[in-house]
Amino acid sequence: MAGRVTLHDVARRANCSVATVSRVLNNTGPASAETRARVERAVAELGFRFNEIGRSLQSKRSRTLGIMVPTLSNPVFAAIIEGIQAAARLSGYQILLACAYYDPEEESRAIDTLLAKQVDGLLLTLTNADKSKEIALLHQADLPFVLIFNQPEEALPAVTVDNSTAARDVAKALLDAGHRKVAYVAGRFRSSDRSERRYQGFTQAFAEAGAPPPVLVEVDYDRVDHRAVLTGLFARQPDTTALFCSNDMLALAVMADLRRMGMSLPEDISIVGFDGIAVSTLITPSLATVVTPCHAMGRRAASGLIDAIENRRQPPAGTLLLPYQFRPGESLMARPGRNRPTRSAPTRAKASPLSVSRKETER
Amino acid sequence: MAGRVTLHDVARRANCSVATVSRVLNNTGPASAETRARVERAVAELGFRFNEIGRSLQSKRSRTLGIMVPTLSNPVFAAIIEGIQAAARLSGYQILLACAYYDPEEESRAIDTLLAKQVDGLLLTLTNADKSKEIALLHQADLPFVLIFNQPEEALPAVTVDNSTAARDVAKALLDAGHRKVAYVAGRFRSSDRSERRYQGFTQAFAEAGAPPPVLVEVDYDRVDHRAVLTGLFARQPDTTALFCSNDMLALAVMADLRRMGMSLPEDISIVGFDGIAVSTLITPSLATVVTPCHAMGRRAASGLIDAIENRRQPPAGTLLLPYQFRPGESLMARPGRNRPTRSAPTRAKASPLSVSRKETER
DNA sequence: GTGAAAGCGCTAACAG
DNA sequence: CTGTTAGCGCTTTCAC
Repeated sequence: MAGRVTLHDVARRANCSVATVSRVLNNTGPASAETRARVERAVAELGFRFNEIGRSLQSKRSRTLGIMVPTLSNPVFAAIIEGIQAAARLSGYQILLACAYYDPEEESRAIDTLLAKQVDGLLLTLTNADKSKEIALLHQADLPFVLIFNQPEEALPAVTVDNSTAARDVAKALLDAGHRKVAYVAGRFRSSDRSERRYQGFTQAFAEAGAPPPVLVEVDYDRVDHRAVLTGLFARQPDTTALFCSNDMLALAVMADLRRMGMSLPEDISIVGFDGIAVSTLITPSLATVVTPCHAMGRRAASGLIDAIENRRQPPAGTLLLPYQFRPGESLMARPGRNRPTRSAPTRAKASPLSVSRKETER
Repeated sequence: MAGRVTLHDVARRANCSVATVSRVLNNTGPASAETRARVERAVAELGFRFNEIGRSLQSKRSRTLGIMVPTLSNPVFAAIIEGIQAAARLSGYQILLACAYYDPEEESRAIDTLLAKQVDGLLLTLTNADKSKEIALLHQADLPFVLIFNQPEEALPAVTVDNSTAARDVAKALLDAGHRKVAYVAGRFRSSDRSERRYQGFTQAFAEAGAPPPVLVEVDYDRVDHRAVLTGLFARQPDTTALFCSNDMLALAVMADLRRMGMSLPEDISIVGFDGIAVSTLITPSLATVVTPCHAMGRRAASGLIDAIENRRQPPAGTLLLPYQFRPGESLMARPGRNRPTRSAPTRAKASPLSVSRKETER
């Protein structure tokens, strides 16, 4: 730890007490013009900088937010964090970052460390919010927190999109394009609350349309090559015409796998993703996907958290659903014999029932 | 700040002094078996957790590393951070994160905040390390730091790849494939030390081959659409057959732009990137690029920094060059009339002169 | 308008 | 083996 010049040094140099220096620097009490000037000069000459550790110890506030996400490899979380940063910076908060790699034990450890570091609040994406015992810990410690992406059953502070209706929209787009034999491809975190919701919404929509139930395909998220699993799928359902992948990164990986298996995209098979990461629009074929307002989610979650912190209360226990948007793309192709266009005008951003109407200034 | 139970509470409950509790919990002195047991029980019953702020204040060490990168939008930095995390976790360090968005003023502000937070060391990617006055500040504060990606002129602790020879390799691959009219496309951070080096190596190799000098094209990094600039390039050099983009993300954006301009890739124009981000292998055409060991760079930089911190000294002032690898890809196509194959076997990882020989366990 | 002093949670002498 | 005490850098009464 550097910056060895302390309030004390400044005080001595300015010929006054530390209390005075503190008052001047914080504008928290009276001080004569002369004293003020002397202090300012001493500060400049000494290159004084507050030691925030000392301040935190005494104020019992660290002005630091803890973030815990599964990984940084998925750009979705990078975007979330940038959103959080934007809000944090506005209010003068710093960010302490931890990744848990979809491992509940790591999650536990990370949260523990964050607590020990005395963060003022926590922004989390848990593997499964409903099964997490960390939530109880946080409540008990009375530490404000907001979940991001998670869509828990219980009433917990969370910011996400309605995964169920979003998946229904995907189902609808697929059905409209003439796809009936499809599969839902999910990472090993299918045990995740949000993936579960997507799967349910997806299958329900198919059921309501009288279409055969989508096949569930689980892939190991660590693995880079999913060809074996995909081969298994085609053995089980040879006439599969479309895949709904639980996130864009997975969709990209699957597309690469399919091509290595000799398929042409989207002619041989259609793909839909989820998240709307930046690259999904740059590639060919462009990826049809559900665009989530990642940056805004991070920003909203953080500003809500900060608000709670500053007012010494918990963020409202309830899920804030932000508007998402299904974005058609070249990766989703209409099946022959169908005349409904697949790539019609983009569907408008649809606000789900629970979502607020406040305007979002997306980045 | 939560976790209101302190050492004092534990002491009272265990019927001993805070000193004893501290000794027991830190294994830093003698204690009878009974006392030990009483303390352990009290800790468990009270749910005690150290307040790291208090510890830091007294120990003058925060066990926290400050990270400052330009942005999280480029997966390269996300990978770097994951590498840092890996090393940090091993040694029990936490990460305080700041993004500066290629803005020197932001860089300054961020470093200042990180210093105030009493980080034990800093991991930085600066816009331009040679022109940064923050370096002086860090030296003056005697705060250990390591640059990542930057390749400064001065002898500063840094971990990167040899941008110059890497760019020469790209030039060589391009020339071998029959390209002579090319351009170097750089983000607005062409003022960055590393981009400068790449440009130099690239142009030198062309000069040595007696080929016309590559055109320099600068694009605004904020902008998503670079078609105007590209149109300008083609006006200036109509027979341009290949573009070397200063990073993969930019390459992807440029590829999308070219396609929107009606070009086919790689038939009409070849593209080479720099970084080797994960998606570059998933897309079609796959991206020819210089694969940098991002994860290892973060890991090495962090472990070097931690080593310096724990031994109360500065990291060795010198650039550690890690091996990179030019990876051919479908985006780089041989020009007609050339018989040398473009997509031969991958070139082996080439260790540059200054690089160490220690084995890297890439992730 | 200014200073002395207590104390935030913890560790580290120093006594006993 | 255990307790007392003095800070770490800062803010904040409470006097003067």
